[in-house]
This record gives sequence, C-alpha cells and structure tokens, in this order.
Amino acid sequence: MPELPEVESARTVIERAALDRTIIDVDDSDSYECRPHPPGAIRAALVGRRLTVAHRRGKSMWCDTSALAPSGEPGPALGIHLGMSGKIVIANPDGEEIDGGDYWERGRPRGDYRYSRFALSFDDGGALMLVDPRRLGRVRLDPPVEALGPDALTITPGGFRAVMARGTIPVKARLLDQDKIAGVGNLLADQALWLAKVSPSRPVGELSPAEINRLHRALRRTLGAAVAGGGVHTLSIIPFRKAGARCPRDDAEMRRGTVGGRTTWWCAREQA
DNA sequence: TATAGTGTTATCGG
DNA sequence: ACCGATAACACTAT
Repeated sequence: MPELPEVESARTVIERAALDRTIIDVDDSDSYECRPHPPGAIRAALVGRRLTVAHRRGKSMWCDTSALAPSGEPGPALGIHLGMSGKIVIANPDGEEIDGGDYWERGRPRGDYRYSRFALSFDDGGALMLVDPRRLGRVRLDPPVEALGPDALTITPGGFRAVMARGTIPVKARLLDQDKIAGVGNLLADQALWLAKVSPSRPVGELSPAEINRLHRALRRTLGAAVAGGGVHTLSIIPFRKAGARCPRDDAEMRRGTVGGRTTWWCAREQA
C-alpha cells in the first residue's frame, strides 16, 4: 500500500505513459472518490485538455493540464491521492496494460477493472484509471498541496529540526503529520524510528539534537532502501512487526501498541 | 468466522 | 492551540 516510494513510482508511470494524450472523456461518477466535486464537474473541467506535467509532494500527486486552444488558459491541476489501496493503471489501445502497483502488491488479473473509481479516456483509445478497492483515495481539481509540509525525500537537516522542535506529541505522530513533513506513512515511520533507536512515543520536544539528527539520517536511509528495494513492504523491520517476534538487532521482544492512532511496533530494549 | 489494516479527513471532547 | 479518539470509506489477508 502506498507511501512515498509507491507514489513516486505511480507518478513516474503517469509521466512515462499518460502525458500529452488528449482527454475525450472522464468517469468521475464516484462522488466519494471525487469529493467535494459533484459527478460531471471534473469531466467538464478536463475534456479536451491534456496532462502536461506530473508532480508529487509527499503522498500527493497532481498533474498540470493544457489549455483548450493555443491562446487559452491552462486548465486546473488534477490531483490524485492513492489512499491506502489505490494504484494507477494505464490501458493502451494496442492491448498493453501498465499496472503502476504491480511491484508492491499482488497482481490483478489483466482487464479486471472492477475497482476502477476514476478514469480518463484518451483520443487514441487508451485510458488512465485509478483502481482503488477500498475507495480511500481521492481525485480533485486544484488540490491544496501548499498545505503539505516539505517532502520527506528532500527535507533539509534544518527543516527536519524545525519539524521536531516543539510539542508534547509523540515523535511518531509528528512524523505522520503530512502538514509538517509530507510522505511518511506508518511503515516508513516504524522503520526509521527503529533504525534511529528512538521510542515512537517520546514527546518530540524532549528529543535531543543528537536523536533528531539520528532520526533524520534514519529516515533518509529508510526512504532510500524502500525505493531501491521496490516499496515499503521490503523494509527490514516488516517481518518483525508481528506477535512473538524479536528484534533482529538485539533479540529483545518486539512490542505492539497504538501511537498517533496507528499500529506501532518497536524494540522493547533499544527503543525504550 | 472474526479481526486488523501500509491513509486521510472531519468532528468531538479534554 | 494542542492532542487523543472515533467514524467514515469497503475490501483483503490472516
């Protein structure tokens, strides 16, 4: 399920395979996925335009759209969030199907579009779909991406220190706050905290400068490992997030709890 | 069969 | 203002 690395991969798929194709139809009939737009609103805004650039910040993607005529104004940005179960699928007129989630989740039978919640049809006969069984993703025009914090992949040490500077909130909850730092999900957070040997429930304001530095370096390493390995499911702590598991570094018990509203696993000794 | 879950948003209560 | 808890979304995996 998508965190920053998976979303970046989806963005790349759009960039490679969906830009500069003229949109002739839009299925925006799922009013929950497309909230707050009523059915037809996204369609009316996009038909006749092309996606021109694919952006990402944290787990949010958005595409710039072209003007309807050479002298016209560009269209609104098309924002796509994958939620917990979404992926981009592109079907091409020659029968080729590009599944932007193939590398991180079990395959979906070719041509199974049961869970397509939003789709763009192109004038060449192809289509881009948001396939999202749980319907936790969303599609909207001009998404408020400026509310997001700096991207977790490019945040500077100074920026990271500022994010972790104040408050009594548990450090993991702060890592998951997309308005403070964008892109860290539950698994990336558990892995980075484990690598840095920092307890997920420590109040951020009590972290030492050394701990904050360690955590930032751990986060960078974690993001690099997830991108290189092919998704957050390849992170090294994942097999140990289960009952009875022991920490692969010191063999202490792995503990389970809820931090920031999410299931959290940590080493009872090193992350005390 | 029952339960948990890799995400976000809104809302309520302290 | 800050923070925790809950619900909503609807399906898969164990």
